[in-house]
Amino acid sequence: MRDVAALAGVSLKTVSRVVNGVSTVDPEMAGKVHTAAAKLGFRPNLSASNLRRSDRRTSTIGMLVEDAGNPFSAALMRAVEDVARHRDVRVLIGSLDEDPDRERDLSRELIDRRVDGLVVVPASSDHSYLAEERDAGTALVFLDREPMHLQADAVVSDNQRGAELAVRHLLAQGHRRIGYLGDRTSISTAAQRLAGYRHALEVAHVEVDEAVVKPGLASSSAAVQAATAMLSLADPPTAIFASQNFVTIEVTRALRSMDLQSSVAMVGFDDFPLADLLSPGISVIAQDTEGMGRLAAELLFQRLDGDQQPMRTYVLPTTLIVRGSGEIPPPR
Amino acid sequence: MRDVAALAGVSLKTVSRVVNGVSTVDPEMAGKVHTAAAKLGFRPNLSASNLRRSDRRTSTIGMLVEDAGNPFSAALMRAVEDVARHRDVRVLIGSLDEDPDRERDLSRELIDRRVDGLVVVPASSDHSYLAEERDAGTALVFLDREPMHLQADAVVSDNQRGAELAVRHLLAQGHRRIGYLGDRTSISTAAQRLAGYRHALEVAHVEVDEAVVKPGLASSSAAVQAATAMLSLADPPTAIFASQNFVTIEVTRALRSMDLQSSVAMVGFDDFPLADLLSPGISVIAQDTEGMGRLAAELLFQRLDGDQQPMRTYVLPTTLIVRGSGEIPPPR
DNA sequence: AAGCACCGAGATAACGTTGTCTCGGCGGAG
DNA sequence: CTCCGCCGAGACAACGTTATCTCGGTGCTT
Repeated sequence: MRDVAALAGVSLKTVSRVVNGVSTVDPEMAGKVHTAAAKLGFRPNLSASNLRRSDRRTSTIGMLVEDAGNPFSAALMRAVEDVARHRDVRVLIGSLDEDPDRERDLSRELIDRRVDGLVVVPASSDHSYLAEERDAGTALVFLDREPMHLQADAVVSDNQRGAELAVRHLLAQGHRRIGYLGDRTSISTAAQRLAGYRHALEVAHVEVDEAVVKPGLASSSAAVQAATAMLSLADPPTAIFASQNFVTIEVTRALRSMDLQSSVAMVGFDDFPLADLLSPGISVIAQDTEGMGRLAAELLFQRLDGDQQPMRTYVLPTTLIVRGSGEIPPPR
Repeated sequence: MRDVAALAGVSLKTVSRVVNGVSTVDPEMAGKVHTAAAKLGFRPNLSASNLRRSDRRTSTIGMLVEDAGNPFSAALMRAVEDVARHRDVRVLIGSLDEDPDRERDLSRELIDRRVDGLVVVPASSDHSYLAEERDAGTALVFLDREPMHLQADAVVSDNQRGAELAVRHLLAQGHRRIGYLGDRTSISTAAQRLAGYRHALEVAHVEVDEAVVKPGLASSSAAVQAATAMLSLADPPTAIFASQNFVTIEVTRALRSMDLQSSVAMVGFDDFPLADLLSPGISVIAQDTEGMGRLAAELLFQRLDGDQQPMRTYVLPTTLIVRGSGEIPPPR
């Protein structure tokens, strides 16, 4: 910038003014500065600019997801990126892999890098450590899962009601023996979906047989194993509620390998691509993934714009998508 | 930092030393500094640090992909992120949506933010504008598609050979009338796959009927339309080579809606989740997505570590995965 | 015609950190 | 006992910008 100023024969500050498009600058000088900048290939240093600037904004937000490679996280990221793009804000990503320590380390680090805000799909169950950062001015929005021990904005799906919807749908087909397969209950969404499952059965006065309730599935292989085992019981369930994306897929796999895909009903939580192309099509409870990501980003920017409303959780509804697998009637 | 120094009763520079873990500092002083820092909730400002530091590294790389929300891009991102994580480097993402202008704007901006390097899945067909940035020290690796008018490292799949593999496989089943459906040929990978298709047919002395060659499909709806039209011809192809992830899926959709999924053969380029769960399973040419992302990131860091080898393109092999759809024989 | 208000450009300091140089003190060698 | 060398800590400047203040000039008013 010094060189540009020298070449254009103006002061440093004038170059700064031109670069920032300050309107009060003489067009002739601006022209000279521009040609000088072009000739020297000058590119402003945004970190230096940020350091000095009064608003202290980096035009960067952080986004922590479960796994940038999985479709659910990817869809959320894309939605957040799109909102950020309209404000010329970039997104730093981090995958947590459900590791609470990673969540803490990464959010700390991103804050040290002075991101303006953070969208977090949390992996830990205690976010009190973020209180001081939030008070220090970093905007914070939780996504998909609510914050614990911390007051902060959040955008989540109505997991419990969605699970109830799924189970009620299976009950309506006449099923009374409905199995549950899901992820670890340490993940709040999984816990809520299990609660919805239990509640729907309770309301219908159907007793829950713990033999067909399998939470705690942390991997695809665990899911397929659990599904196979459950379907091999002496009195297997006539319908299954799979509470998670990858669980649904693995149950589908298990059903096919036992050739039961057309005789045992299933509803999954969370839609996935190609669910409609399988036979039967997979009935699911769909979340508005894109809407969630977009809302979270919008909330974040509202806070950055100075919105002082009390923090709150936004709960987005889920919908049942009927495709076939959930409409298989019980035998006889 | 000033406050920490005051509270600990040491100089600014000593705090800096402690924060950076310089070993020559008296443990007692270090202790005082740590307690003072903890009491004040001190967090170093990484942008200021970066500004002053001599290596001028931000420990941030940029990654430009086609669409952060699509599984292929997401898988690449995750692979890059994993390599970066081991070096405590963060990843800034940007989706280009095949827009050359966006590629230029975003790479410029990321470079202005002083990313150490850039992994780019390019959208444009002229990267000469990056020459000065590359010469200025920003490491640069192209991914999935080679750079044009610019010498730079690249990691790509062997698209032409993969396409040949697919077509030869269909020829081996006895097919002679093989349709092609693919993305715009302005996308180099699509062009290479089309070239592979033509070449394989030529080698086999099978004449190409342009009526069943449909490049230029830019969207899912265009793909499904083109597929439906092709299958409705008076003499439809007995087999189809779909040169792109989303095209494969839409062709599958078209085949099913016409109930041809078991009579018309298909091989797709690029694997996708659940391809094995469809009936028939979808035979594909698989790329090593994760390996590509990992290699690109490793190359980038090698360059950042001072590797001065000549720039080169790494071509990764593709493999045929047999699942059923590609093994359907021609009628009669 | 003189003074005042306003506008545009430059000088200077500062943002939060680290590189470099200097200095003081301590221990060992002569 | 004195001197030298080394080691650890502080002073100071600098990184590349921008905020603030100042100043000079122009045009208008009285």
